[in-house]
Amino acid sequence: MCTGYHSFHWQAAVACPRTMTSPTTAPPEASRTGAIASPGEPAGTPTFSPLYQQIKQAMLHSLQAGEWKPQEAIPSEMELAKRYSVSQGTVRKAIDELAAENLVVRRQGKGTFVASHNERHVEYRFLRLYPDQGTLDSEGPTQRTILECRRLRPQAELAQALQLAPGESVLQIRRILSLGGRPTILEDMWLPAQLFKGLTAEQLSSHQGPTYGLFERDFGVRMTRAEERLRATLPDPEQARLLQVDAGTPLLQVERISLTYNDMPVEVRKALYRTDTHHYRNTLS
Amino acid sequence: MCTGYHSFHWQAAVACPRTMTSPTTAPPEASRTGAIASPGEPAGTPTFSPLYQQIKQAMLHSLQAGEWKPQEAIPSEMELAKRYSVSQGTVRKAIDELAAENLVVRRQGKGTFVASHNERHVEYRFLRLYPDQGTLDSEGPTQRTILECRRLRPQAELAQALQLAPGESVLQIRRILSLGGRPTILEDMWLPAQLFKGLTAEQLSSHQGPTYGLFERDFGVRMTRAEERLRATLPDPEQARLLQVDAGTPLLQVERISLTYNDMPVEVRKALYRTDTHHYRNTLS
DNA sequence: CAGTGGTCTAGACCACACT
DNA sequence: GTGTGGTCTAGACCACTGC
Repeated sequence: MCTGYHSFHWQAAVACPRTMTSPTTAPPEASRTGAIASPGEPAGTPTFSPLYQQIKQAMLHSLQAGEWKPQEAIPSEMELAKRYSVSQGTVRKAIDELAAENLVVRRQGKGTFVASHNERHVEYRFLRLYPDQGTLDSEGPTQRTILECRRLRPQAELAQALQLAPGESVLQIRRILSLGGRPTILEDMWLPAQLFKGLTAEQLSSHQGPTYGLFERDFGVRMTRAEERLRATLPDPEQARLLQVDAGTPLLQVERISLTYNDMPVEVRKALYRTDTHHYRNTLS
Repeated sequence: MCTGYHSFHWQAAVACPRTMTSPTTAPPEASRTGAIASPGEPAGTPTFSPLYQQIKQAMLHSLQAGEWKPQEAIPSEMELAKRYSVSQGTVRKAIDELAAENLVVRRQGKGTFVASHNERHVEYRFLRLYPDQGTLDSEGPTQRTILECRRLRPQAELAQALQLAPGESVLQIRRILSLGGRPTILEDMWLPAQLFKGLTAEQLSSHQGPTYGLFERDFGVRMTRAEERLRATLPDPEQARLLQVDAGTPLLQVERISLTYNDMPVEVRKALYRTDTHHYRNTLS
């Protein structure tokens, strides 16, 4: 029996191609044979993974391909179990991991939904700056001022960070965020122009809510993770002017690379935070 | 039968007291980001939680009480299942959560072990400072210089942060960490004197490995989590002298509160990081 | 009411580590 | 070989949601 348990580890992906998402999409991974134990294995030692990991990969593919869209419900556990010909428990374990990575959200009695930046309670998931007193909400809405939005050729370092093909151009956006009526964040963002065709300063200005929500809704690019590097620094004259601080005011410099599904980099950000009224919060565990 | 499944949710904690370790501590658990919320221990309204959560709490208690010590193996899943009169799967789910919180570590074929700061691969789990070039290891051993170690009465703010009883005193330790031969971190630590009786500058100086490893081994205090607040700042003259930087050099100020089991605060730290050769790294997800 | 995710159990077999 | 955690299945019942 194809769906039997016995060969799940060694043969399942081969002997039991499953239905997977659709004929249009290639099998997600590990569609190779060969034993991890076999000593003579040449290059390309295939990755044998547990069934639930394979299911997870298949689901990641559906998310990435846009088959399931942000804020929508994905098929129920039962349906997925049927689709992939595994037990509900195996699907559950795959979903557990996706939920742990904040890619989907479970809601008891309702279903499992694709996570989105356009949701109240995660609106500031990627912003770690908090006011020293009160809460972000109590400061009133964040005010955004777009200073610049243009297309240009990236420097080599930037092109590498974004893993661009030679010749690809980027969009650079410079803006100021005002919290509590005071200019607090000055940031430059660089985006692959191909992915964000047609993005305008106007669009950025008029948009309400998190910028990543706009990217997700209008360009189908969903940020799933980001890496930040922090430093203390001093502003140059222009930065000081824009943030309305003295040239001697130390600022927090935050460099960020944002990633989408499969850890593909899709944004580089370099920001200056004023930390005289706010602080950057982090949890270690 | 006490172990029956049927009433697990509504009655288990009451009708099925199990052995549990003791009812002394109301399970604060990983409470939702929500507010202070009612502690649910008004004698008439016990907190009903899933069985595996109760098992988890019982295990937390064993960890906290020192029944299972760092780096030691805890009883096998089967043994725990017998002890608590539940199925192995339920124990597994409890352990899964403890492992996700880095409180225990599973090792296939060997057992499940109490996490420890005295292990190579997690040696710098709470230090997010990385050299701009190379790795921490390539910089050679971290050099520690203890500048101060004394007992004093805490200021009100500090006493509150550490949740000290009136009159309790604290130990203050000031030290410099040198990375790559250059003084890079200047930090003050405050510890409840009662918990760290007998801690000496000598002991801190001679200790090899992470400080939290010393606390864990010699004082039975294991840090499980920490909250940090970051700012850019300028050093005062003494700080500048100690770090061998100009008075105008911006530094990263890192305030930390470290917590042990049950989120009890046991350390306050205030540090200055040089970020001209290093940076603070963080992952958002 | 039916459907969803949440919890619990029981039993099977696999991969790994020690002895 | 024995014991450990790791994976998978099957089936049960509970709790929440919305019709």
